[in-house]
Amino acid sequence: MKRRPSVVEMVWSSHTPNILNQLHRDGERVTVARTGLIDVIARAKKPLSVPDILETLAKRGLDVNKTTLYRDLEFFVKQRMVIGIQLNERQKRYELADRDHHHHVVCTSCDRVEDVKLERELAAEERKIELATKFKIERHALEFFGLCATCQA
Amino acid sequence: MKRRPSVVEMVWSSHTPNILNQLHRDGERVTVARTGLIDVIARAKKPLSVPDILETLAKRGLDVNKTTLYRDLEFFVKQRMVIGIQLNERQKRYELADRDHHHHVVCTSCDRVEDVKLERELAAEERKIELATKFKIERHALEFFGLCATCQA
DNA sequence: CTAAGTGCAAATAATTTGCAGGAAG
DNA sequence: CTTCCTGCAAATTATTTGCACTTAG
Repeated sequence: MKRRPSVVEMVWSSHTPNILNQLHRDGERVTVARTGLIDVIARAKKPLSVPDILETLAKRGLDVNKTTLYRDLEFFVKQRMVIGIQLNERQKRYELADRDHHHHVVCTSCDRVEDVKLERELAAEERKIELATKFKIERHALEFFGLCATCQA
Repeated sequence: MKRRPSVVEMVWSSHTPNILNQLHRDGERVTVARTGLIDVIARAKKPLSVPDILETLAKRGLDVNKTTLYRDLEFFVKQRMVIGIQLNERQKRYELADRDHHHHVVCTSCDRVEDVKLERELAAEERKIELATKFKIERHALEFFGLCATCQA
């Protein structure tokens, strides 16, 4: 990484400081790469791929190496601050864990992604499935696939 | 491909002949690779990866090239006879489309996969999401992640 | 200081592509 | 026969690893 904006020059998304404080409290290191990564994900309106994140960081003058990015993503997933999801693509996407629980609609033609919420959540079903399968369920992923308004034309 | 069992020597899963007939009716070619592929997927109790399928075919004396397998899988997905799913792994898995609609529980430790059914399905929610997002929804995928009975120990 | 984080180059793994020969209808 | 399918080898793409250098605390 070359010269880049110092921490005080930056303007954070509302989630960013919380997470950084949390990290500090846990005795984990707060590095520039981690800070930038969290902020990029926190500002995103949809789950981002690794190239997405690298590109956004680069636009801000932060040249983070992709290896570092993969390692920091893994780190944050382990801290349960970031969630990795798979949307029928080759690559994973990442989003903040620290948000309202939600699901995704994915356009099978143009790959557009939007968040959605269920009126009725799946907690009750989850309980029943635990009984039926003896699994201890930690989370679920629900995606709806179809054509977005634009691609229906 | 070397010498292999002829079509009449084989014993099919119950789904297999239907699909082959359908193919024939649609004017699509019924080849040995496609036949074997459909039968392997039809007999499987869980979604299979490409290596899974190749290995099973090989055990039956059918040496299908992986390129051919990828192409035939793509073909069947396009025909809507096979569904490709992503379960937080690097690779895709495939299962027959022609089955009762169901979801999956996935063990985050050993990768075991089991089918599950919801007591109340998501059709109504799907309708609401179509209204809210203007997407035309074709399908959904729901996976529950956690620890299987064995891995909880 | 010193353990933990980072960059770079090279390794893996899953999937895709180009082309020449082979089989289904 | 002729169009579509298949195999092989080589290319791509996403992700991981080894190792020497740097930095946060």
